[in-house]
Amino acid sequence: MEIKAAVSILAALAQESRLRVFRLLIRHGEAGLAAGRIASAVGVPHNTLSTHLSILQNAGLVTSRRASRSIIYRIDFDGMRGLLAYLLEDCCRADHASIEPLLASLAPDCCQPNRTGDLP
Amino acid sequence: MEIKAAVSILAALAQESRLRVFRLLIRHGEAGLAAGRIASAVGVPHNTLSTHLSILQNAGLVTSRRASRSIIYRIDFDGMRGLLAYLLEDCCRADHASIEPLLASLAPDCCQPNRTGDLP
DNA sequence: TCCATATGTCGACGATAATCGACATATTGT
DNA sequence: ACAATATGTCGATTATCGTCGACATATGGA
Repeated sequence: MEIKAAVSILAALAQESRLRVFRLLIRHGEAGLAAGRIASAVGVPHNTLSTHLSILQNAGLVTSRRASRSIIYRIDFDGMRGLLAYLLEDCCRADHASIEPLLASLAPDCCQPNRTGDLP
Repeated sequence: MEIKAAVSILAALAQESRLRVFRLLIRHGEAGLAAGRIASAVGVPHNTLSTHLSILQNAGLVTSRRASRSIIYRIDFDGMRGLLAYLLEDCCRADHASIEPLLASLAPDCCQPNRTGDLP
């Protein structure tokens, strides 16, 4: 990963509403959540949230798909894995293999959607 | 960790010069590096770097100590661990124990200072 | 004490980001 | 076709951030 991509991901997460969205979507895993549901969950107007979602999407942290009138957003676990690998890259170079199990455990099926309508 | 603290850490890393400083200091481990050496390594004026270092320090990512005329900065691994734990918290709650080995491997002695005068 | 070195602080400027009203687009049902 | 729902885009305003010159503080040596 290039440093500019890492900065883009970190900047996307460095805002309270967007970090709430990110964590909310992690809890919902593969199922994802409609934009409107996200907006009411984090308490921001729909157009403001739309801007936030496009920033998260451009950073590679979420993906979207249309489902009827709604647009469903869900976490892009590859983006998450990429960021963690980048942050840990220099730290554990002595035994770089030690971070592999963690990154592998970040596979989509490691995350269990549990609650659906909770405020963060 | 509170969300505002996490945002503070992410914002500290969401800037190219500061991310370079962070990665540079990770490579230097416990030994750390003087502010002037960091400034020339990342190529920013000393007063600009001073601002960046204070932002990293306020976020809890680095610590400083004076050594004669120089001030030595080094990574605060606790801050790093805290951020990773926060980012992973919701993701792997199904088997939260799986991230413990990673966080433990982030102990200071896991990092080997190797090069000392390299540009990132 | 005086000077050189090393770093921090202040203030101002330009750049970037966050917010939200108003309008636009897309989908579904009647 | 029309209205309702769901989301995106545009533009303007305000706030925050990054940068750097100028000055201030701290340390060590002559």
